[in-house]
Amino acid sequence: MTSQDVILGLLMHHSLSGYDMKHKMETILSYFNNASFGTIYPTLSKMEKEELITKQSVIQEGRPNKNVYSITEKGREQFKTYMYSPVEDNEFKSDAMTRLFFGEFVEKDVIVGVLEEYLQRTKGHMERLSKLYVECQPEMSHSQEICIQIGINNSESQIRTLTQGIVRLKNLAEK
Amino acid sequence: MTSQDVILGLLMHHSLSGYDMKHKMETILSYFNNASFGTIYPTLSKMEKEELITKQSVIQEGRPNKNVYSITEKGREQFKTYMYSPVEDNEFKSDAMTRLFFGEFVEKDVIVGVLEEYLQRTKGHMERLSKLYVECQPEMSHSQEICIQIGINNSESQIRTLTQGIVRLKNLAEK
DNA sequence: CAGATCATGTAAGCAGTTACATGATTGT
DNA sequence: ACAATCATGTAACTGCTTACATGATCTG
Repeated sequence: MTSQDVILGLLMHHSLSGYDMKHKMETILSYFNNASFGTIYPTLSKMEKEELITKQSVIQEGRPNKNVYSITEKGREQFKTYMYSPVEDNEFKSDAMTRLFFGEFVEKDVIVGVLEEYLQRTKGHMERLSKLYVECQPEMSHSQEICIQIGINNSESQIRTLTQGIVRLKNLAEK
Repeated sequence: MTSQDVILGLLMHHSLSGYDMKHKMETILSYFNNASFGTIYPTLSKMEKEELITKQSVIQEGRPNKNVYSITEKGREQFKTYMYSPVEDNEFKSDAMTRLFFGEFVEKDVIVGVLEEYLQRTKGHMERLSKLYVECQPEMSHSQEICIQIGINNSESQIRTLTQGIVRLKNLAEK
């Protein structure tokens, strides 16, 4: 799964500009995906050359012009190919968990702080997802709804698990 | 957090070869971290040049020789610097979730299959973690124990959440 | 006899980030 | 006056993966 597959999926419904795509990725897709402008724009150019998408320049008043991209028939085929290909493993990388793992080499309070920050971030994350769910539910597909529900449930249990972990850590005898 | 920080952490207790490090990363660290030989060996050479670690060649009988690395005082300082630096955000990338998100464009059964595979992988993952917890508990530090407990709890709730999600998806009226 | 485990290393390539460059408009 | 939003793009860099190269010993 590359950024290209995600861009194709995003274009299956509506035509979008690179800027719009970034916005979508930062909101609804952010919990299992991400891409910067430095990835999006070059990928878009490449995809246009490969005729997976077409560009239309839209002149706007009071705002910069934008390039709106639409998916071609070839692009739709490519997207289907992706959707039927073998599923890749999840990738998870956590600095906070790494520090907890090596926690014995620093003061306990440092690690408690790391986990508390992680907990706060997860809470913020969950709030954003819940808000999004309420706001966007009418225009979401069923599978998108389930996708966000899974995200919310996972965040909730993450919060519980982390809270427990922090309590356990605090209860340890001072090193 | 780079592979270098993880390698330093791994060397805080014992001296290890590159091969040993890979093994550790594949077992206990695998749930929030990973590195291939193609990363480990060049990083080790670089770190030796920077005097963060030292190399001793160990001649073995019936086995290839190995290079065992030990952390230096400078390496320990570097590791402390990492442990007190700002915590980076988690990175999570999920092909399965991406496909669920775009599920409306293929038959429901395809997505059910994707989620069922994801569920099976999570189950396998949890079993490996539980087994590891039982096997390694005596030699684990308290924070390592908490780290694995968090991992097991998260996997458990992932399994519940995914199972629910699959039921929800199956119950949807045929598209 | 095949496949796993032990063991190290290099080279090519890729996907992605960060920082830079530019600039108008709108809201506080 | 300042920050945010809208909008696109490039260049340098980095961290990492995959594949290749080599080869002994152990296990079924």
